[in-house]
Amino acid sequence: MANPIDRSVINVSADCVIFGFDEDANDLKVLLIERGEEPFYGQMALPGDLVKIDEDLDDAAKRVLKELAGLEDIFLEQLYTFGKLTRHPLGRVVTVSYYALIKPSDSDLIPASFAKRAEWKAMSDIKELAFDHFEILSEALSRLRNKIRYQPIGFNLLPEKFTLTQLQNLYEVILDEDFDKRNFRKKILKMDILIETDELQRGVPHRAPRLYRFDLDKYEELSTLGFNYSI
Amino acid sequence: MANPIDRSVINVSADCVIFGFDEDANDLKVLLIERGEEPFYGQMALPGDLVKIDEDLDDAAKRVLKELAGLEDIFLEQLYTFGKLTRHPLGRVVTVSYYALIKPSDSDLIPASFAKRAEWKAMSDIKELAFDHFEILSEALSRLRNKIRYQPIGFNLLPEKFTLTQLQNLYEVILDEDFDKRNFRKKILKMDILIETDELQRGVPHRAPRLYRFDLDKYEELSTLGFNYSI
DNA sequence: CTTAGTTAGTGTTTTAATTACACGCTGCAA
DNA sequence: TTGCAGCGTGTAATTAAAACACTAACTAAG
Repeated sequence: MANPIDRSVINVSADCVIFGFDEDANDLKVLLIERGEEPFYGQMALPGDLVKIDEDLDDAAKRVLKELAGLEDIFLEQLYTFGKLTRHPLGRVVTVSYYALIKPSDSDLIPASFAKRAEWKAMSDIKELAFDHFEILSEALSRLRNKIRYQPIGFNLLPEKFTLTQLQNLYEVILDEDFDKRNFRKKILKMDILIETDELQRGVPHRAPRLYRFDLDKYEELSTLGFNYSI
Repeated sequence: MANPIDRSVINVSADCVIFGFDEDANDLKVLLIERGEEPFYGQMALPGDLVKIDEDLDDAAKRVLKELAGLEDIFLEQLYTFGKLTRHPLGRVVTVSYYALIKPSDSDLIPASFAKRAEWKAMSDIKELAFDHFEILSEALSRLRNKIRYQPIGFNLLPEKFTLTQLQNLYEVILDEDFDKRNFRKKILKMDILIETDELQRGVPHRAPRLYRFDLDKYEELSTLGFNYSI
């Protein structure tokens, strides 16, 4: 892929931090690409692309997600815009960064694209990235940690039906903090934004836990009445 | 001023929402300019300018503040990047928005510049602005309201020495919510981040209240120990 | 000099929210 | 049938938040 950066103007790109929660390994993962061109050939980087002149910023980010992982209609939010003069060796590139939260079940489908290959990496294993992408990633994690406490965005990282233990694990991994099981369940159930299904998780070698669903309509209704989500 | 927008590329600008607290009127104000050129000639707008190719984003925002109001070394934070295709009639302009908090005492000095004139407007009086600037302003207010509860940024809107009543008024105006005087004072003083000076406010026709200063060093020290500011 | 007016400054009680804490139950597998 | 692993549940203690009213200090007006 030829690099269409124009040295005479400010180029605008959209980079995406795509978070996924690995329930088996119980850790937070990020979808990275291995760069197939200079600069930083062979290094890991955040997926991203230049924004087209007739393309909305959000659409550019959505396009990156779709091309990389066939993902549509997922949680995607603008994060921050990075514009240091020296952040790209080939010219002036201002990048509008986004972060996305996806359910493992929806991904898996990662056709190659503008990258040599894509790979899920555990947050804790990432030490460096191309460009200033490590800084972007840090900022995204920071935003995620803050936001997950006050908005019910964590459900975007879980399958539609999940157990309360899965939910608690998610919070514990992201916030790097332990919660008391009884207090956690009491708190989340008292909010009245979870629907208790009549299904149990299958295939576990012990007592099967009950599955719940997040009730978005109920949450929005309560929000208008002044309810504030808080873990 | 000629408009240097290039229709063939994405232009990048920096727009600033400059907040100031008017203690006499007890309301929150924003520094706006009246546009001296098309489009939106004569309408009120946020101060802003195109980012130069060899200029950091933050520096562009600082330049706008300096040129408009002679302001330096003030609280300035990136807000959000707006990039709708149709947001500027003369071409594609992506704007990186910032918000600033200034002390009334530091401003006053508003030499004209890229605007016909600049004016402090009460938030409640602003109904529309040029471009999508009203949307940007709304986003800035929303950010300010959220952030002021959890970070001690409100002090940037007050003079160096202030009374507890001034501080409470500031919070009440911004959050549009009343606080109990005793509880408010108890809470803020218990945090131990205010220095009680031995000065009293002068020129008031009643009992003179005591002046306090915000202790930034103490706050940062407590922060590293896990303290979280919260009003 | 007295009085009226205005804001400053201060504690306690009640209520609600958070924390700490332990054991029997269920279902599978050996 | 027994062992194992994770599920699911309640109460008491502590801490934080909310509600609430009067006296003190100073100025200005008469």
